[in-house]
Amino acid sequence: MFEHTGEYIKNDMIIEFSKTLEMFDLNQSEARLFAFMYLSNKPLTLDDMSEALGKSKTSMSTSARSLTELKLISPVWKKGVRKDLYQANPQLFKIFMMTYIDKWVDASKSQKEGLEKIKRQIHEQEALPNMEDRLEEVIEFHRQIEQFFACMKQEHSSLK
Amino acid sequence: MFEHTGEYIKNDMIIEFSKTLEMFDLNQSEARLFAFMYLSNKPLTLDDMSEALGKSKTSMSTSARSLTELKLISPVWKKGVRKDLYQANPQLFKIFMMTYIDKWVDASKSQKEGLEKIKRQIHEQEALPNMEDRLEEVIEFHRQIEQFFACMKQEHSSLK
DNA sequence: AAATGTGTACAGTTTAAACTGTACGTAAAT
DNA sequence: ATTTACGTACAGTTTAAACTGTACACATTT
Repeated sequence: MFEHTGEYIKNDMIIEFSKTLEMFDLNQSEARLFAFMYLSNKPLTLDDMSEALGKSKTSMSTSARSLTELKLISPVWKKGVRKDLYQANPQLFKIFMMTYIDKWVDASKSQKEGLEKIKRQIHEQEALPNMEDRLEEVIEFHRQIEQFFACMKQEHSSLK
Repeated sequence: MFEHTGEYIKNDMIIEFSKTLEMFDLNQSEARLFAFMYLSNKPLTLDDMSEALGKSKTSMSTSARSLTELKLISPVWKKGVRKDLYQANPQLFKIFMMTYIDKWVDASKSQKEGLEKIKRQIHEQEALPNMEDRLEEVIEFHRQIEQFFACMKQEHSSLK
């Protein structure tokens, strides 16, 4: 009976925690899986995950792969166990923030470059002359984003 | 012919700029509409938007409403014009960053509270005792997020 | 008061993402 | 060498989001 209640409570925890994880651009499936794995705090098989979350094994396999690529979980080797085991990485804040900030800096930089290329086009072809100013403002916007997050990163890494 | 080329270039600009806007949690429709409006830099009717983006007027109406609620665009009144007019707000960086940071702080706070409530439940019912530690770590994670973004906000508002 | 123009609620459709079950390749166990 | 167990590619299905067209309410113009 306690066991029963416990299951419900754990499920609530997973749902609540995963909301935050979704803000770091995990999809719902990935977020719930990571939440479950982090709270379980031990190596888990695909079958464990599948049973606990009520999703297919294929789905777990897919999400586990994504989470591994994001370095949020890691494969674990255990002698005598045939099934693949995965465990959530610790240092929640460090890993999530780092990954997140990097994503912003990279994306913003790449989009800024795209816009600068367009700016040159406009200039050369003498098209849309009235739009050059506005475009420059948008590029400046990207510069500020980059700078802001780069600054965040520095601060973050000096903290921990 | 220049006009023709110009249209393509403007379209490229919209697509590139809107990628960045999507990172601020606008959906594609909202992002493209805002990009178009910002680059146009003048009051626009729903018909203008509809024609420029090749989407239905209903769709424009919906997106324009969302953008207004987000305070990213504003209704504009112009004597003698029956149609509703909207114009993109300036100060890109300030508005986007502020809104974005606030969203994080609020969401993180709310989710932290949810988790604290669950923690009390576990304690009272003496269920899942082995999970209390892990839950505490997750709550700590939320504290750090809150603190981090609150700090960012302060820094940001002191800048501009 | 009637007629026209405008924005949006709503139902239905299209489109894309998430998920599942089957089938198969690979590796371990017999 | 054969059998069994496991993970995942792939095709098909379910689910949810985005979009459209019609209809209507409200306001402005005749």
